[in-house]
Amino acid sequence: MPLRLFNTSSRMKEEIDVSGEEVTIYACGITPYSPSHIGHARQAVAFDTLVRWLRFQGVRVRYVTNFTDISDTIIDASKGEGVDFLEVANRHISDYRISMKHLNVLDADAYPRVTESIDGIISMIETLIEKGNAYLGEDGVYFEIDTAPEKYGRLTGQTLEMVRSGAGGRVASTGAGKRDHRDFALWKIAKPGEPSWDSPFGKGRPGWHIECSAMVHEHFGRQVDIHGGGSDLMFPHHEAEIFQSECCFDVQPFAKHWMHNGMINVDGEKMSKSLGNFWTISDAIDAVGPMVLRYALVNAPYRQPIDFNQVLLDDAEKNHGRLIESIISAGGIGEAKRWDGVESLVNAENSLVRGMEDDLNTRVAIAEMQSVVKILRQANSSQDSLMASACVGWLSAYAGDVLGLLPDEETLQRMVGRVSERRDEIRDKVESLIMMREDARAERNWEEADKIRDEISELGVVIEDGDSGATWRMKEF
RNA sequence: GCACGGAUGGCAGAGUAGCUAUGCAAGGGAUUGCAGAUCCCUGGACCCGGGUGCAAAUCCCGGUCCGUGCUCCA
Repeated sequence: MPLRLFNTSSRMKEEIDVSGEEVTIYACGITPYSPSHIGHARQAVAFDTLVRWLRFQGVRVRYVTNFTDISDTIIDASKGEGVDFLEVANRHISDYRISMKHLNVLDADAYPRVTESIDGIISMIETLIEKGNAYLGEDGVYFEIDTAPEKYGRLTGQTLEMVRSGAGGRVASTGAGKRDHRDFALWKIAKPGEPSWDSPFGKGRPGWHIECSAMVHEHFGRQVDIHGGGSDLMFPHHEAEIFQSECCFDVQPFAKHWMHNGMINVDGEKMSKSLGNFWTISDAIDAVGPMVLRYALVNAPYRQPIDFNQVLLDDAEKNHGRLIESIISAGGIGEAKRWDGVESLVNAENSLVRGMEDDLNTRVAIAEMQSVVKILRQANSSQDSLMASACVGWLSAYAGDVLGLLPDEETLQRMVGRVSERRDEIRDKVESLIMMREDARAERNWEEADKIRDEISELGVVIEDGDSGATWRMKEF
């Protein structure tokens, strides 16, 4: 069964056509003017989930995401710091890439940058001017909305008239070079001291929207299968792209499928710098670690808004901890086996696949994963190593390959090694302490027993009083 | 104001007509002390008002509330 994905354009779930040679995916990436925030992480994880799922199903995918490495915000930041704008951009791009690695976001096949795509941008603008869709104003080149009014509202359902009236009257009057306030900039003439590139329309820099049209074209040609980004980009950014690409290359639709991920709120409010409730990716990783952050992000389906708060993180931490702990107790991924014929695991698999095929419902996937973790813990405690290794195999595939929630195998094995090494080191000591504690308990000397328990706890060991005496395991891994 | 999306148990969050979602929290039990950990069990929900159906959280109509967007700004 192929993937059915919600298409913003039709507002329906539609099957992704995987019959071609490969599926092409383009996601609008970040503008690197400040440290990346968890909203960026969510966008990246959402598209990573899409890419992972298709590849897991054996579909060839080519995935491209960009960096908008020139913008007013970057120029402002560079002025503030007194450094070159590229230094600002490069620093944040590099931080972003490191964070993505920690979050198990697979590398894209290409990371085009605006500053490296100027030729393609200029040539598109030239074509749009030749075709009469764009005009040169006094401070830049603008796309003229009235040349393609039928393209209005493809994603947001707004009509030309609605936007003409303009945001309930909040929009200021038409800017300097524009004929109509709904027209948007393709090229901005540089002010003195601003970074600029030569062009037939004067020295300047690209407008915000044209870059993505140009980069999609450079990597995928006239059409892309799936295009998207955060839902805040639907208007005006993605609608502007539709105007530019479809008019420039005489193609329709420019993107066969539009995918948009939901936003993140913090404690019920919109996340913003002015409210002081801003979480950078680094903040979140420092607080709970990258895998727990990813867990929190895939715990909700990608289109749902997420309310980011302490409860969410605690929940994610607890559940993700159980996942890792159960795998380590079973000896790590090295012990993995197939699970064919194990009915409970096959059922969990079927349900997960059905969920993922239905618009990447990672919430259902997590629920099934949790049920397998439960089975694994039971298998661990009853020493059923066959069942345990089947569960580990299942988790390696679905929690690992599909959801990206497991550290790489080497790291995991190192954890297993560290735990078992430490366990061997303190085994004799712990077991003699446990015996002493049992003696104390038999004499009902609770004070002594509790003292010994504290001592054991200090070694990083958890005691579990069970019906066949006390067992113990390592607390940390 | 307009557009799009949403409203499910204490919380997060699935489910689109009849069948346990899942996890956390809560309650009960087991583990012959307490705490913890572990295991077993349980209760509890479908924003409001109408309508269609044998049957509605699920479909239709109306309302309320919330989120996002509404231009040169992710």
